Amino acid sequence: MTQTSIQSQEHHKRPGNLLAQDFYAREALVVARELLGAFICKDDIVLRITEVEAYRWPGDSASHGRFGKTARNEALWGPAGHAYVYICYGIHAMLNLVTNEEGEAAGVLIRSCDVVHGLEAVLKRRRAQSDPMLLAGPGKVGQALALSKSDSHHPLFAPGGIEVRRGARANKILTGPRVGIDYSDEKDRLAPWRFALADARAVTARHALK
DNA sequence: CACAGGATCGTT
DNA sequence: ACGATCCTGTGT
Repeated sequence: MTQTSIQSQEHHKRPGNLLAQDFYAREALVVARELLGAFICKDDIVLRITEVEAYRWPGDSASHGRFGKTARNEALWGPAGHAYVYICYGIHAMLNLVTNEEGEAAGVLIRSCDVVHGLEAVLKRRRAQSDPMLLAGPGKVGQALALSKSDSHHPLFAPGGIEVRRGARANKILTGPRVGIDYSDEKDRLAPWRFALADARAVTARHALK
């Protein structure tokens, strides 16, 4: 076997273990906090989750579930532990991890990540220089992973494709209101449902967190 | 079938 | 502060 073929078969060890489906089958607020520090893996790319938001229907006028089940948001109503990817402003692919029980439209939006592995591929897709804020923002995370809405329904607890793996427990967590939901009721606009790792660089609108 | 607007981002 | 860019959900 040649040197190049050996290298091409070499896979880096992926961190942690796959998070099981029942990890996701709990309240979005609980799952959101515990997802901080976890790893998202796809192909050769490994990202560490640094910022998330919880959305939950019923009871949350900011949630995509607010209009009921539609073709677009169907995955959000399905069983926990699957992906819900939607296109925002016609451009950005936003990754959510479905939580709660089937029949509730709840999930966690992945807002920011650090790149743990596969920086070259991420830089190419982002067309950017290396930067601690490289993946600060949900559209950037979607771009790094080359997501599209056809990734909706993908099981994140099963090996292959996009996987989510357990990370270190969060040291300190910052909390604050969610971003970009001016259309929602005041109670939901102000609800502290955004979470970030206090010691992470890649976090959006940090001033609004504490 | 028209229309308003969006869980954003990069530039000005 | 604004335009990109397109699809969704709503109203007629």
